[in-house]
Amino acid sequence: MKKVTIYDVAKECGCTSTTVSKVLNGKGYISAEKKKEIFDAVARLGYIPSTAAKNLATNKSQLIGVVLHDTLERNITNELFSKVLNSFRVEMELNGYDIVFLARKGNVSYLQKAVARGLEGVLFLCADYSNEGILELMNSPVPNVSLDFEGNDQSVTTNGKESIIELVDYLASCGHRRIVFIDTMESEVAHKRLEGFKEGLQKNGIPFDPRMVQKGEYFRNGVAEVEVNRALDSGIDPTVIIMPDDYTAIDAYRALRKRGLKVGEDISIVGFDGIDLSKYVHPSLTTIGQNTEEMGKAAAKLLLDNIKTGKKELRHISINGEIIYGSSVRNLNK
Amino acid sequence: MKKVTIYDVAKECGCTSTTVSKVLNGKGYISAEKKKEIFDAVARLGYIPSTAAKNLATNKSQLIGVVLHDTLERNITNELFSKVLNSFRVEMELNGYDIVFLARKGNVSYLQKAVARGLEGVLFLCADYSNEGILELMNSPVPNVSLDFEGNDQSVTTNGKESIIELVDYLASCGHRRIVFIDTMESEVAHKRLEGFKEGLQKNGIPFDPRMVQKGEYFRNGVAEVEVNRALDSGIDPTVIIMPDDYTAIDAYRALRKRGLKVGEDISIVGFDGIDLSKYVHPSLTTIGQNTEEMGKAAAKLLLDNIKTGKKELRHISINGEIIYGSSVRNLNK
DNA sequence: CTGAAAGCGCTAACAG
DNA sequence: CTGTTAGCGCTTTCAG
Repeated sequence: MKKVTIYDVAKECGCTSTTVSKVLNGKGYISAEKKKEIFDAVARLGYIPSTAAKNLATNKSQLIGVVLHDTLERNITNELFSKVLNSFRVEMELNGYDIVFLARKGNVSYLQKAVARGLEGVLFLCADYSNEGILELMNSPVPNVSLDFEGNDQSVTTNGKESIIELVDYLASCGHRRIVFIDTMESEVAHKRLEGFKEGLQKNGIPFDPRMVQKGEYFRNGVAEVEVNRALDSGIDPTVIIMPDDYTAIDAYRALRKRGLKVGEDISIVGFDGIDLSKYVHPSLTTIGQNTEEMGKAAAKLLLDNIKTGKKELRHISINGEIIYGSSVRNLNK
Repeated sequence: MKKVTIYDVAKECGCTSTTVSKVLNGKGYISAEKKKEIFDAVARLGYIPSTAAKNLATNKSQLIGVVLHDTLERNITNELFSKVLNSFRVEMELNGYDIVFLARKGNVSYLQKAVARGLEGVLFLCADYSNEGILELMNSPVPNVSLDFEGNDQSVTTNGKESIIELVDYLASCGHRRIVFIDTMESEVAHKRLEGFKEGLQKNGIPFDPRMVQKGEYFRNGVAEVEVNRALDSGIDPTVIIMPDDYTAIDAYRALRKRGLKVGEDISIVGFDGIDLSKYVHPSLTTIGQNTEEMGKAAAKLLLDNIKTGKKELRHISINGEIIYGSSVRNLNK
């Protein structure tokens, strides 16, 4: 079957491609009859406009790129990111954009790829911001938004500070005073969380003990055990450990079990993210749920706005997290 | 900064766009000096070829579409699919293709979207094959591959039958004879698994009792409890239940705990998929791991092959699953 | 309200 | 080894 073009439609209707184009794009004034005639012909002929041609003519691709380039290589296999991406995608599609992954290929930089494809915007879903290629694209004129990274002018993040303050409030209300906080790599996000931790302690009259903050990492096979053991063996005798994410938290259960400790009884554990399984494990995990739905939507809106206005104002959107109360935190008052 | 085109490069080198095009695409014979001159100019000018123009001229988009349209709306948030997609993506990118999600938009059909974008191939990662739009695209001339659905001429699936036979062998070796198999919706995949179950029983001299096969669903909030309770309350007194996926299996732990039963002791549970967390829950889940890495790669290769040859032979690729031995199955012989 | 004409940036015969 | 000449299919002034 030969491809039907705008000319075929035009011929069928005894007019030119100009008219067809106008009708299809709702531009200019065309008589009602002509419009109907054209729409009919389009349907009859099964005409489908070629985006490639349209792109070339308008210099718009209707394409948004997503960068996946985290050091851990977990990217969309991390439930958090896949959920945000999903919500972002839906919102973008509602606005007529398609989502394409920005490939990381040998000698071609991200920026080059983006320009080549004519991407109208880019989402850094998970990126290593120490990477030159990432930074180049971020600082280029291509509109872009970052998730969970405030180093970018445009970003969407969970309100980590407030969330942790709330969490400490809760822990304090349960009688916890020896709280270990696992602090991850240098990043604004981690920093904010730590700030929240300190502020939360102060707010609740708990003196800050630097030994209670221990360096750690996001989930990777084996880290949880190291983190947990160090916390328990450092002589600070914590009653609760705040892990940096749910996977690590759930893996911590295992490490604790190995030591003969019962989570939620002998020791309390808190996670971060709110992945599905946090509800199903035993004991169910107390964690800070990130509002992935809102985050994705907000990122999309922010990006759409940038694309439309062409401006790149400084805009950090902060979405509230929500404590999900499981049974991994013991109430010491009872 | 104005966009630099192939003509700018040509002018810079005192030749025509043809020559530049040939050099950049490695076609025809061009003198070494000219080549060098052109490459230098490209670098100096920062020339980036426009894919839109290229697409229009060659009628190739270098784009592969991915369809996400499952009834449960879990799509990439399901670890299984995100892993397969990731592997598929990497393989495709290695071959110069980019991955774009096929949007589901109001009045435009999937096929139309695919044609409009000039997609060279499509992967049905998770799709509802009772949907007309899905079937239309599947049966169109657009090369396409399905994951876990043998109704398509081109598919990649885990060898469910063999895997389940192996599993039954294992369960039998552990002394289990009253095995409940949760059977999911009508589908070739489910059917094959069931076949494997029956064959496995026979192989191990366990008479088949139809009551042992119970209809169920893939993961959705609440189904696990229903399935588990029904299995335990139907008077067949199973020693092990084979759940259709890991999420459901892990959620089953909860339902069993509610009834005061200990998984791996009072009752055994098996999952399917091999998600990360299956190792970290307690007891660690015995499950059939799907080789997501291989599946994604195989799907990509199959599709690439179809694109190249233009043929659509019947090809069902079956990837072996692997039993992951956890502690959720009790050895009754001990 | 409709059309003519030019152009988006690249590729691909076919010559030479 | 390099250039000429047409397009690919759509949009967009500018006329009429």
